[in-house]
Amino acid sequence: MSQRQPLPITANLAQKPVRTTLKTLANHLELSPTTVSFVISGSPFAETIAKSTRERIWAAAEKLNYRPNVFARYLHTKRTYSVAVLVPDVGDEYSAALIGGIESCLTKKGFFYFVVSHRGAPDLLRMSPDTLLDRGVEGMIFINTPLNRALPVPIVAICDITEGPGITRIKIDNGKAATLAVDHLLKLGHREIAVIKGPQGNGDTDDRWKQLCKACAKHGIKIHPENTVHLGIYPACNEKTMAENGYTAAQKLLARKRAFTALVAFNDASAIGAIRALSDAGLRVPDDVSVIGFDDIPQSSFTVPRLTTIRQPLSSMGELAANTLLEKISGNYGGPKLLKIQPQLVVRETTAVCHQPPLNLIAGKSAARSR
Amino acid sequence: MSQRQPLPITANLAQKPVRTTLKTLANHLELSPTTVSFVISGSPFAETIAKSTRERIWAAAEKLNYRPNVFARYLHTKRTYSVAVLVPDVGDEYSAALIGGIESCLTKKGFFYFVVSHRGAPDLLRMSPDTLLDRGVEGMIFINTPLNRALPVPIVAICDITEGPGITRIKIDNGKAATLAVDHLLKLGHREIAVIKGPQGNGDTDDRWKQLCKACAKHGIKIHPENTVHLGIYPACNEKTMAENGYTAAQKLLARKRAFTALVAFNDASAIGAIRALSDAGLRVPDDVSVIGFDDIPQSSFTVPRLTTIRQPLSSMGELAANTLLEKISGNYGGPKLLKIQPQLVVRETTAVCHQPPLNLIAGKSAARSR
DNA sequence: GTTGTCGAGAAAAACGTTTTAGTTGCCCTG
DNA sequence: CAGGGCAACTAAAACGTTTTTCTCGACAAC
Repeated sequence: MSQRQPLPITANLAQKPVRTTLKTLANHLELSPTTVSFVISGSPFAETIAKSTRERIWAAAEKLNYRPNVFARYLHTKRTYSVAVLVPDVGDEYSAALIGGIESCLTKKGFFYFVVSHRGAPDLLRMSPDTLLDRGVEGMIFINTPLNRALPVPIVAICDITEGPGITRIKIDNGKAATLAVDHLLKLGHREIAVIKGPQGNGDTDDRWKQLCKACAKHGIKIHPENTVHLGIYPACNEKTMAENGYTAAQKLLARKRAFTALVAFNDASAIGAIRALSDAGLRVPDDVSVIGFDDIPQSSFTVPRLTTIRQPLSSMGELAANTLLEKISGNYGGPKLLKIQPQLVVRETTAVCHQPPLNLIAGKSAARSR
Repeated sequence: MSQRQPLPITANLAQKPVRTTLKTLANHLELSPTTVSFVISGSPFAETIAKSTRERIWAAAEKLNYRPNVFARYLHTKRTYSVAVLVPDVGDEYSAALIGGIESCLTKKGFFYFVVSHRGAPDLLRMSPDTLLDRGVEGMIFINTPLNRALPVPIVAICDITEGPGITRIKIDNGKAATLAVDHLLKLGHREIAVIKGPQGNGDTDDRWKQLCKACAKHGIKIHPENTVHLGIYPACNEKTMAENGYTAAQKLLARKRAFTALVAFNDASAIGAIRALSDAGLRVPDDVSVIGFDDIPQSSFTVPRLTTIRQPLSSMGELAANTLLEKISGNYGGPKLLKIQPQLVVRETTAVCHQPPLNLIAGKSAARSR
């Protein structure tokens, strides 16, 4: 990396204004740096300084616009009041919503955060924790990001591909979520359910799929292998948007010509893509196929038709993650290793009563679909 | 802020592993810290150290896993290789897309970044630049964020509510964008055009509106005041999603009962909300009303019907912003003060030929709409 | 009148680097 | 054989704080 060049000749940027240092301030006050440091840093020794002197110091600090140098301070305190957030991609709405929640908590507590989007890149994944540690982060939040070693700072993970000692995990209760989705669909009369699984490598993919099967099995329903697709493999699938992946996934499903009357998508974005694919194939949602998503992203209540979905309270989950991390950092965390978040069924317009002929007639419908 | 407590009794976190320092490394090598520093930091003086010694040093650094303390180093170099990104809200897709582009550039160059979402809060807006400066950021990117003073670091602004000396601005060519939108609509035969203006306080709102009027005027068309609404006022409008704001904006428009056959929305998210409101009012898009958005967010190509929009290359704009900032930081920026980005018309399915009766008959239609 | 204590503050070391200004030994030159 | 020049390294100051240890005077106690 090149050394800093003299700055451009833009008048006001030509030379940096000198920051007031502790020494300057002390000289100006005719006090020792020690004394000034005591009061400015809020050290317990500040008590031993006369009240009048303390006031003089604060006044002068204000006047000279003194701002302590965070880096010099770090050398002693080892504190940075910053954390890191590791995420597959800042850009997608799932991560963005979580980060929003995280930030709102951190800001309240005076913490800053670095974001690293690894986009599945193995070297970033390997090196990021260390470079972040170099920058003094006091903890990390792993969103859907793998890890398999110990780190010298507290960690909170959203999803369970993050492994290492002492991790606190926050995840949606996929069992409950699956039950909610499946029961809703069954109650509407659906029996042939197709599933768009998440991308391979995503923390929720396997668990959610397993729970979906379990919820179906409870009612004697099986999801036919031909009626399942996945959204791709990390990191390749990251090059396309979720909606795009959902679109092609639904197309694959249709190409198989095996009938289904309901579709459970891995998340709302892929559900939106899938609905588009169904429409393009001449199928109506929900008349021909019911579709249910996961997440409840902001758009979901405004699509045409409005998306039925299993809501994850992403913003609250982010806040909880940040709060938990901060408690762990201060050593006050007494909660469990796993925090399960309860999802919620939001019925809107993409699911409806199944009007399809009973199972044995479905072959005909399936053929009709192939036009 | 409380002092760091002894960490919880989680076996592996109980005591932090000691990091190798320069002194330890030097002792181990039986060399002076100076020598080791020269070669590790890539100082020009490293040349004066025997090649064999240099290799010994690197080997030992590797073996002892030496990682220079960034904070100690800062005291001399004044460099942090970090910047700040200020944004109304990390969560919305516009900002998220820009940040994605910014990050991808920064990561390539080894820079880290802090994000601050101000959500329009005046005190955050006022104090953030200083706290960020305290943390040593070498530059800042203001996305749709106001400023009105000089800062001692280079600034790149996306949108023009950011003011101060020496700022480099990146913005979409709203003139071109407006022409693209208006010409497309006029060519389809639309004459009564409604507009959902951006939120008051957004950097593009006024410019885009003015350009829209201008583009219409060129063809002798006037946008009737009754056919305009805005998306709210910062920061209040931030409490709802853009889609939601778009929904209520469109409802207001309909309530006025003044006919329009085409609607230009401030962005895609509000367009999606508006389309929902039109549907709810029994109007078909595009048969009854054509709708055109701005941005081209990922969902736009998958909505039903697919959204016609004016694309802003958000990710590239983010990359450009980061690149420009980095050049300014290194003092190599020779480009202009304003970089205008060319938008692009993406015709999809929400715009169609105007089938409405000519102007003088429109009153009837308007009445029909009011059911 | 020595000792102790207390209030108010300061000197100096420490944190982990970079940087400036040397030092040391060796060879070469005249 | 004094001196200059060079290669290879080092001592010490500096960066801007915090923290530990110390000083100094006043006053009280015995």
